[in-house]
Amino acid sequence: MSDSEDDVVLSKRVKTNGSVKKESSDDDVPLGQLSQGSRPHESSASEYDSDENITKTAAKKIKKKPNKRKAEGKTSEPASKKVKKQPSQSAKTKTKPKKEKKVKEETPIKAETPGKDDEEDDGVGYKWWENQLDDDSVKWETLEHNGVIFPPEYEPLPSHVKLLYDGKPVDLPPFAEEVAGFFGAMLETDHAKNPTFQRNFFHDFQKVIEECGGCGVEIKDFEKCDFTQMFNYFEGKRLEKKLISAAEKKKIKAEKDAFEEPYKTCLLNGRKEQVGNFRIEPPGLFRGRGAHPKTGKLKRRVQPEDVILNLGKDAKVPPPPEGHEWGEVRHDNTVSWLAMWRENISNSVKYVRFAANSSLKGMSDYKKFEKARELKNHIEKIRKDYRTMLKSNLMLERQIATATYLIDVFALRAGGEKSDDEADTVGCCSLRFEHVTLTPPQTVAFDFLGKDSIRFYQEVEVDPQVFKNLKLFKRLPKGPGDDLFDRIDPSVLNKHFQTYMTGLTAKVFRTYNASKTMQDQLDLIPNEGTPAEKVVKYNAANRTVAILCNHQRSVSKGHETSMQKISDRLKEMLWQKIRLKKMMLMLDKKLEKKKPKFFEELDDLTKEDEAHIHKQIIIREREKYEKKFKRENDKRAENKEDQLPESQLKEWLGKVDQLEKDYKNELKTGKPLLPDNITIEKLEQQIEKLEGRIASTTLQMKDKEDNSQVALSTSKINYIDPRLSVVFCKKWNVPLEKVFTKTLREKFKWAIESVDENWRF
DNA sequence: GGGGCCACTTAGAACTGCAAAT
DNA sequence: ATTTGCAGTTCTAAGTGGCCCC
Repeated sequence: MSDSEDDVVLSKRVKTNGSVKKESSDDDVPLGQLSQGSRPHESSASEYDSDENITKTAAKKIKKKPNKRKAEGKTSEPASKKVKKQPSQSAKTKTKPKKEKKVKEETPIKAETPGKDDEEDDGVGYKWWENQLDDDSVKWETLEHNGVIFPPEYEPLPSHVKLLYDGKPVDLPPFAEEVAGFFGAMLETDHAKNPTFQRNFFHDFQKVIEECGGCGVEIKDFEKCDFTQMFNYFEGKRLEKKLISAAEKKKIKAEKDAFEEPYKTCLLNGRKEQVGNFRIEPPGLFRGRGAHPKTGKLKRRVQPEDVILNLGKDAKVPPPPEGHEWGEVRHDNTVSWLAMWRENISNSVKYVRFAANSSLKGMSDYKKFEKARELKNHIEKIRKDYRTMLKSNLMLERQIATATYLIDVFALRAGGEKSDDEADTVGCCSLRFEHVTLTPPQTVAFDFLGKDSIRFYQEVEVDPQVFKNLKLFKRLPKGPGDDLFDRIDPSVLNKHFQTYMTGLTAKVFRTYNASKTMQDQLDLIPNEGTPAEKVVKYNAANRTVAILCNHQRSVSKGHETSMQKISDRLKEMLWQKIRLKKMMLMLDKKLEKKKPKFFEELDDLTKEDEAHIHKQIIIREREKYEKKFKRENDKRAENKEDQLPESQLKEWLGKVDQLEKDYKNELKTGKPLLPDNITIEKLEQQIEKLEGRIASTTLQMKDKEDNSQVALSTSKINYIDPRLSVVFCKKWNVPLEKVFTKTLREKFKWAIESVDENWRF
């Protein structure tokens, strides 16, 4: 029955006729986009007639997407022109204070001579999590800091290092040379091979040359540019740097640290706090992720004049670099940034902010998890409701319900709209026709690029009603390029969520489900085995969460080889084991009859495998002795002692030759040489040991493979309530440092110190 | 009610330094 | 002692979501 009923609204729209069973227009109204006429309470959207509206939506997309694709070629004019909107500070200062009224006068600061010997004071005694933290519209009372570190001035390359154009060296003005150098340094990276990157770089490079008044030659063909001299020069520099003696390195580091010291911390309400990114980002080529239309563009040097500082009214303003002025000095205590500037790529804002271990970050982290925990009191109702709403007669509600389902079950992100000069990535609300493939009865294949252009690919079974709805959302006239969810966007969704719980938004679901999953997984871990074994299981739980959130990483370049290595090692162990078993049979033939199972694997390796293993061992042995010989002689040379005679090496290698012969023989006869004094018992012992090693190596290999594409850190840092890990460690007696690095322990200090072992998410 | 701006969290890549392997 | 692999850290891009303005 439901099928036709379900589809009512749309069928009405699409077919403009018949099949409509029910007049839904009334309820329909609110978001208004669809039904005809009669729209009591909503005026604005109401003029759309349903058909028209559909067409409109489609048209909108069609217009938009192709644009995106076209835009790639023709580019960026608008971007570079983007007018800098100077947010008049007066306006700003006006707007903010309005919410200030709530200022809590309690503010836990003691303000006791904080400036003095606060050296050690950095918050050690201050446990903000034991205080109330309801209102956070005001972030601080006093704020002092020392500004930011600018990257060093450009140092021109030595005169013999040049860009070659058409084979001939070019004298570039320093600025242009710097830009060429950015590319030169990246010559061997994937970026430099990306045509968009090249095009954008070259365009900006030409522009810079022009800005500098030219360089004698006209640089008009990227293909004729040869950056290898520059690349080699930087490579050389890198090597040089590596070769500096340890002592020298240490000294350099110490100097750097001393210089940076003042910038690393600031005073927040008189307490010392770490600053996160106190360095202004250096100029370079923009490394956009995925197919970013602007990748490769020049990210320009930030001047002090571009930088706005934010600090307390009474704080001393750090002096700007010699000969410069700050762009502005602000005293806005409703925000938590210390400095900001605007970057030239997308005209967006970059902030200098507190470090992750700061109280402000900690508090909002804590609130985030508390908010997610709150969701557990509502989730049942929410789920029940959206299951019902999946069948709503209102297209709007169906879309809301379906999107909520996807967000809840598959942990999709909200999916806000993106502009044409960003990579084409999507989340839930921005899913398009082509991202979802439906296979009856209820299989859905998702295939799209999400945040950071990470692919989301999953073939899953969904609720039958969800399947129907998706089918409905894909119905004609929609086609590739059209939004699946044409009635909703994250703000609609979030408004709906707020009706259940204040502060509930799409992203809370991700946090909730991640932490909930972690808890469920941890609950399954028995309290047995060594801490190391428990950590392995903890990591497996962590991995479940990472997979849920689709946190990926690119497989490291050494991965394949290193897997191969492990697998070779395993094979060799297997060979060893078989060999030992053969020896057992040589000692006692009857054993095979007694324990057939035990000897079943005797033929598991082919002759080729065995020969290969022999060869590897021989090679390894030879190398071992040669190295040993060399090392010994080097040592003797240093001590001015006599060298070992060549004959010594010969003797060693002779042993290997003998081994090689033995192996050859063994391969032929299938019988290894029996070591002296060997017994069945000894052999059994060795086999047992070997089996242990094989088991652990196999596990290790599996773990490694499973982990090669999954990033555990992102969920650990952002989604899994740290108190879960703390409780786990406490209860199961696992040292916390096995699961949290030092930085993480600092970041999660609030969790570590506030929780007892009965705590539940 | 939608666009733009702002402030903040979340994200994988790149880099670094250290420990295990050789 | 040197190399290598990797965990941990740093960097900065790319999201989310609130708020204001029209």
